[in-house]
Amino acid sequence: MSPYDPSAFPPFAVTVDLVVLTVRRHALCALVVRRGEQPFQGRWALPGGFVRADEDLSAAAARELAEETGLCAHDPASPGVDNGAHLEQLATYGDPRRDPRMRVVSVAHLVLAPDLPAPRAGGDANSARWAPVDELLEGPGQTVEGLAFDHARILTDGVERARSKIEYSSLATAFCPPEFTVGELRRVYEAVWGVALDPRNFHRKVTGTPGFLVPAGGTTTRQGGRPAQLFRAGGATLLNPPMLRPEV
Amino acid sequence: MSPYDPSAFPPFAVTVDLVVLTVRRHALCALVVRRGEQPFQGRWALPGGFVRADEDLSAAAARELAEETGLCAHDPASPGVDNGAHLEQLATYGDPRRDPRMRVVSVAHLVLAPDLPAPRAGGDANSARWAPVDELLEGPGQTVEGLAFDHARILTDGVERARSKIEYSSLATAFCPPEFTVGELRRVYEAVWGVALDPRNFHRKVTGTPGFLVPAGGTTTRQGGRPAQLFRAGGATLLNPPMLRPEV
DNA sequence: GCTGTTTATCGTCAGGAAGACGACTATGAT
DNA sequence: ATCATAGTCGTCTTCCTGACGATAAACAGC
Repeated sequence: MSPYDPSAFPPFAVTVDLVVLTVRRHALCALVVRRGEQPFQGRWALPGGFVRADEDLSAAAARELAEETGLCAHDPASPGVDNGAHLEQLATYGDPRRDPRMRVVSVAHLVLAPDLPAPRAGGDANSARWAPVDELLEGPGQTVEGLAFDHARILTDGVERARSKIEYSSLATAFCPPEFTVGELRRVYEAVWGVALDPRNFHRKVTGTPGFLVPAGGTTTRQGGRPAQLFRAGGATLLNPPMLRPEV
Repeated sequence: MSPYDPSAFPPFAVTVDLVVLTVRRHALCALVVRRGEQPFQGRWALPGGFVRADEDLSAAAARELAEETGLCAHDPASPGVDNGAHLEQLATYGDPRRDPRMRVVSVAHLVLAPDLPAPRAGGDANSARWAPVDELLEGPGQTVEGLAFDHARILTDGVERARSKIEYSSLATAFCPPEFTVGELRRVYEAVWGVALDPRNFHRKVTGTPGFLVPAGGTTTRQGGRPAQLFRAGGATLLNPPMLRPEV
């Protein structure tokens, strides 16, 4: 590879930003970290960082994710083990004024993770947290300060991607532990979409879709009530026909 | 904006590459240009170029598009007039070895355009053409040389995006002239999906979806046969329920 | 003009999927 | 024992789709 030649093209900084989503206490939450330096010092932001000189974009995203959460991500587009969360590229944000310091192009990635213990960010528990996305995205001019940079926009896009993707894929299982019940999966859909679903129709739909769920053998009563059958995610990745998101 | 500081982060070149699709003579075609320099000299490639120092990504894509085709693109994510093709960001490709010369991150964009007169590329009619995507994506090791760089992968992703997007949005109309018939729209679906659709069921579906089509008032017989009613694209952008792509 | 061909458009019918909702089951809590 | 909670199985109606018959309106050729 030739050395950098500033006369040939303008230099850019390239970063990855992460929209890490999970479902906690019936709410869709995103991982945010507190900024320690200018600009936007003290404000919450999406985790992220610079892409290294000979690092692929998805590798940079997986590395940042591991640094922030300890999660081992699995990008379906890249080979690798799958013992963690789902990771996919979301979109790229490159407005010339999105970072006041310099020209930064950020490749945002979306991560869907099961509910986790408290995040760690350099051991400082005060500088990273799971926040409900409704809270982070409250209209501008609210009591809560918005996210740094254009991260509200990135988060909005990530949430919308997650909302639409669980319609036609089995990705909602990425929010669940390895073994889960139909009710737990339904509560994931309800939290991500912000709606209530009929338990009976939902049960019929997910158990009737070939390859979506495979019985794991046991039952659990961790949700109270009658014991529920445990399932694992099946091999199917595309749901056809899709799960229909209720109107309004 | 501060000057470039090589100690703070690795420098990247950022480009935009364009997957420009249209439907010609019943086939889905992509715009390709012949490379005039190394690497991949003489091979076909997707049009594209460097992003300028203070230019937004979608602006760079629209500029490259205008330079290559004269089309005035409309990115729904950006304000602007809509007197041309549909443009949206596709994905970003940043493998460290995708360009042997240097570290290049390319933000690919997808353009859907109506059938156009021959492309122009700096006036050299020999260096740009519409090629059927089936031909460009023939399996590796065929008689035809593949596209330069990772452009076959980018084109594959763009085609798949287009194929899935016309299922649940009204974007297929972007392949049509301002006024078109139901049959012309059906032939777009057939070309993009590579299937045959039942004309009667298709007609029922598109005319029965509110906001998809609005009558333009006249009729045409340019396809032969009985005169067909002319329509314009309606205001609806999302089709619900979607147009179903036949299996296999 | 008549006939065949092409394309457009309307109608009918059967099957599948989803929404609404009743009923029953198996736990733990009081 | 009773209640509350959650899970699971069925039924019914409605909507949508795929398959396909039938008619309509243009053109080409005889």
